[in-house]
Amino acid sequence: MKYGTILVIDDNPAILTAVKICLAGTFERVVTLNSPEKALVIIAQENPSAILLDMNFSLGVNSGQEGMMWLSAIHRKFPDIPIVLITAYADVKLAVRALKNGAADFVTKPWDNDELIRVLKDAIDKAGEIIPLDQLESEHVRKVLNKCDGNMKKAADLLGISRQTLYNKIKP
Amino acid sequence: MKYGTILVIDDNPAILTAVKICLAGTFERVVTLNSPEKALVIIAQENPSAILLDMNFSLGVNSGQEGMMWLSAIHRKFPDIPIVLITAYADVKLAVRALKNGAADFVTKPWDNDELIRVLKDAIDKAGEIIPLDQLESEHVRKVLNKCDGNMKKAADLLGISRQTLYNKIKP
DNA sequence: CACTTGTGTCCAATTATTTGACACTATAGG
DNA sequence: CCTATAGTGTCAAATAATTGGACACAAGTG
Repeated sequence: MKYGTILVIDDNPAILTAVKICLAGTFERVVTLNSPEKALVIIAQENPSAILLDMNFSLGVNSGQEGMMWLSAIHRKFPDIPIVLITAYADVKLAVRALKNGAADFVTKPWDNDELIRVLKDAIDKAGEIIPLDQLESEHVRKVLNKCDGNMKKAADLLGISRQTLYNKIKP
Repeated sequence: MKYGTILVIDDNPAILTAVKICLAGTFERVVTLNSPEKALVIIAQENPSAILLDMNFSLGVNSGQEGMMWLSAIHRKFPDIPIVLITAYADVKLAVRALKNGAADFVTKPWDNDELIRVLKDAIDKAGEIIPLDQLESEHVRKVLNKCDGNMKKAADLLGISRQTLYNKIKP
């Protein structure tokens, strides 16, 4: 039970119930919402480890636009909470756009319970990984240096440090 | 013509020709390969700004496994070059897996020429963005501090710096 | 050739970081 | 209630890193 709270947002009560049962064994607490309107408030209150978000809320509109909007809004306000999208009207373009907008994963209805649990666990585990500051730094330095084809001056400039400091960061 | 070289890998010669024509106006140089076997060598030689990679090479196998394998291999060796996947047998699971494996984007055949160009330009622009070191640092610090619920000692520990240094990094 | 740009390398002055310490506040367990 | 335990905020002195400037030198360009 190390996975804390999860927030599930879907306008179909039957699905909320089903998901709740499915996830009850993995999460300490399963909070459900039948509309994303109050999502931002609830998230601030509950501080969930992850969010499972349906993509369609307006009846008859299956474009996923609304889910995408909420994804962006939630992700902007809580960039550290992984958001997994779920939809019955899956299409490749939508999935790609969702992932590029910050979604941690994308699941299609009907879902497989084990897969859903695995996906959510994965998302949380990944979001929880913490990199030491110096490792982050040296990786970034190497990347920028690569992009500058080894031009130390330009790389140092882009990194916002002096050329000599860049030397130091590479030597060891 | 600021987009340099692009490498296109597809086993269908007709598609290579079509893509070449489509991209000739945007890229200084369009290099084509009809098999991914030599991709790693060619990439090292050409240092392309981006790679457009087909997902299916074995005749009759449309699972995309082979493309996924090559995506991983190329991405591991050249993590700074954006790889855009293209496939005729699109499915959501495959697209999601590809993006999570490091693909910059995912396009389906038949493609729209303008969209393909836009996607490639986007991928290159995004890969070219360079973040100053101190900005990267402060973002990461904030994120870790968040995850530790404000526990300075633990955050400093995870970041690999002293508690006092963490104070300094937050103050300004 | 002159001119520009970048490279290594050094130095002294300035900043950051670390280590250790201190008094203080919570909080759980006996 | 008392006492470990863990964290906070702050300070100071020693140490390490960063800066800005300088220099001679290499490569590329008009």
